[in-house]
Amino acid sequence: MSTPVITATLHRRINGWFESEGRALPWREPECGAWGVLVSEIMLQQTPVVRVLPVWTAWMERWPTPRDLAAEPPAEVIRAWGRLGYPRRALRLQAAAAQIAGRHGNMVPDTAPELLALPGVGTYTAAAVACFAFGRPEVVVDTNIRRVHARLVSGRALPEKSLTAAEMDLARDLMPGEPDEACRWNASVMELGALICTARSPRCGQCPVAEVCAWREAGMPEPHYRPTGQAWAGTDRQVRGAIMALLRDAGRVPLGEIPERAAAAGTLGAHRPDSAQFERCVAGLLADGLASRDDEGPEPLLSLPG
DNA sequence: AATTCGGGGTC
DNA sequence: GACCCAGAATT
Repeated sequence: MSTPVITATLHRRINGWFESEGRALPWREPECGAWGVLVSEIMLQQTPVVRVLPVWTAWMERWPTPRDLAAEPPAEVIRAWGRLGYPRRALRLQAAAAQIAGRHGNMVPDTAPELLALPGVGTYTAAAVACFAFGRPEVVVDTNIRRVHARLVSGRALPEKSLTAAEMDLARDLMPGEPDEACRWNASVMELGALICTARSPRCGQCPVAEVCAWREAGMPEPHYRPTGQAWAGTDRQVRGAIMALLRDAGRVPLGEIPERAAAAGTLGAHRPDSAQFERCVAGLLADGLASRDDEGPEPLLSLPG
């Protein structure tokens, strides 16, 4: 597949590039701790670094250990999550914190299988925390690493639509043998994908491995498929987001006023959901624990939980 | 394997 | 206006 001589060159060049060009992100600092790394990885699931930074900083100051977060009412956690998106992640992070406080003595577990058992922690996040927080040479494969491997090694513009076993095998083959170097390699390749080997306009002129890139060697062929973008306008996700924005802002809203107030807030754009969609979305938020319903007053209220 | 689940910056 | 972002859980 790949000879040791070639991979050693990649290790040296990409890790060297990372040392001088990698960003000084707070969760990369040695004193950050595993809790900070875990929080960052959950927040970074489908959310760009620049948007996570301020929220992560405030979060860590407010809840320095898992136990602190676990003791908080969900409403506060949801509010602190702000507009990072996918607010179920906030509840899963709190549930993970409760497990860590209860079963692990308030210490983030240091192996991938234990991490994988936490809510909101999947294959990637478990490997990333084990690697970046504890120095374990796990196979870390995120969207950046997949794209770098597709281009650098496979000569294609984009990776497959879904993560394949072959990609995991390739990532394993490419990793340095020495654990510390392997962990740095994972961070380096990820950073290369984030800063240089980007999805749209790759900066090949600044790439430390452009001369050995299979994609460039092949003449930078176009993607063999057209990425189907996620629909947004009119979807339940947009309507749920609009309702959550109201709840974060006001704490609680009369159920009957949700349509007009969401429209007035502008979070729905030009979309005007029908009553069936509103009801479906409210039911979904209740089921997810992101909202609670209060029928004790003169009119039913929807509020943040806890 | 395919869907669902936010939100905003960027081209 | 389409595309993309340190994915996970569910079906």
